[in-house]
Amino acid sequence: MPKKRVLVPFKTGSHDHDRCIDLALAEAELACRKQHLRFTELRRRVLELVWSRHIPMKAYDILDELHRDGRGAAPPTVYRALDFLLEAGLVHRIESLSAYVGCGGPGKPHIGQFLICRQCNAVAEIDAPAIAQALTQDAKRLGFRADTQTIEIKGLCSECNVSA
Amino acid sequence: MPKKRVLVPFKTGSHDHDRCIDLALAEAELACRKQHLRFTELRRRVLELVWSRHIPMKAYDILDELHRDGRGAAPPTVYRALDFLLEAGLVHRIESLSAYVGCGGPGKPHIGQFLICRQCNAVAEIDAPAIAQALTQDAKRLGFRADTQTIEIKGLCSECNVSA
DNA sequence: GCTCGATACGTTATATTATAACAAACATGA
DNA sequence: TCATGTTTGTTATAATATAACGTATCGAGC
Repeated sequence: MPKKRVLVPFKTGSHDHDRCIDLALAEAELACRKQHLRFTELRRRVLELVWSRHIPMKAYDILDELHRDGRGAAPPTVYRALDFLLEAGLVHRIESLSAYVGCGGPGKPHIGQFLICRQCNAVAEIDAPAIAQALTQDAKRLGFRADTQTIEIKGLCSECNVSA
Repeated sequence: MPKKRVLVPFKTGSHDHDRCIDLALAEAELACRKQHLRFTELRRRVLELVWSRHIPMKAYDILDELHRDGRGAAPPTVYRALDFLLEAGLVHRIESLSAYVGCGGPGKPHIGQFLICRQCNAVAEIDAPAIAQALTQDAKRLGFRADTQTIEIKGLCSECNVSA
């Protein structure tokens, strides 16, 4: 039986989200220290905003929040911070939404596999290495050397399924 | 052993691409007739442009080509045609590139699974139903009802692998 | 502590991708 | 042929992203 993990579950209901964010920030801090990356105030704040809900966050939404913070900021500020966080493996980009979510397993290398609810926009991140390997293997048979995978699944999460 | 098919192979080398296009257009014509959809001159031309190379085509590139045709056209013209072709299952959108490729198996329902070469930009479409099912199944275990999947793999195609 | 080089951030401008809204042209069946 | 819905044209603008260049800040080595 293949290993399978849920890196970030759906969390649309109430949960201690402050703790959720604190955890992510602490992990990020640690990960950056290990890799000698500079986890600046701005980057920290952007990551915090990305984690602010379990819903993909758009670059310009982040920009608005920074303005609300009273910080002058233009698009490059946000995109640079996001690029850093992506590079550092602290966030993932959801291609089909042009939006960003916190990574549930920073440190452990993995490809992002996402379940995205059409209705409430919540996103869960799963880790099914067997599937990633199968894809890489299929590609290899065609002489293709895979290096990154984008896997995004849209549908209805359990909560929305019930109420639909 | 799972079924596995290559719907559109890499075709960066020389092949009879005119025939390739003609085939796609003929299939499209047929598919539209069957579904009582109007395969207008514009839609036909846009599909032809999407198929013009085995490389994802951007909306604004298509727009430029239409202008080169001498046809006055604005963005909505292109996006509407692309929307129609997407709906009709004649093209796929590559989310990670904001670009469009011809669908290799119109008619037969399938999800698009793509191999995208970083170097030459060529795209191959494969069909690995076992993988699609495995993902749907994994999602189901979390109470998630999947309806569409986006699977895009970036790497190096065999030709670029050699020359790299 | 000071200097230098590299990294991060600010700022302005602009490129790229996509849609809203409404009018004109066209197709198709009653 | 008329009524109706669909397609296309047109103008304007929204949403997403990057280029280019200057200033500030950090941190290693002296």
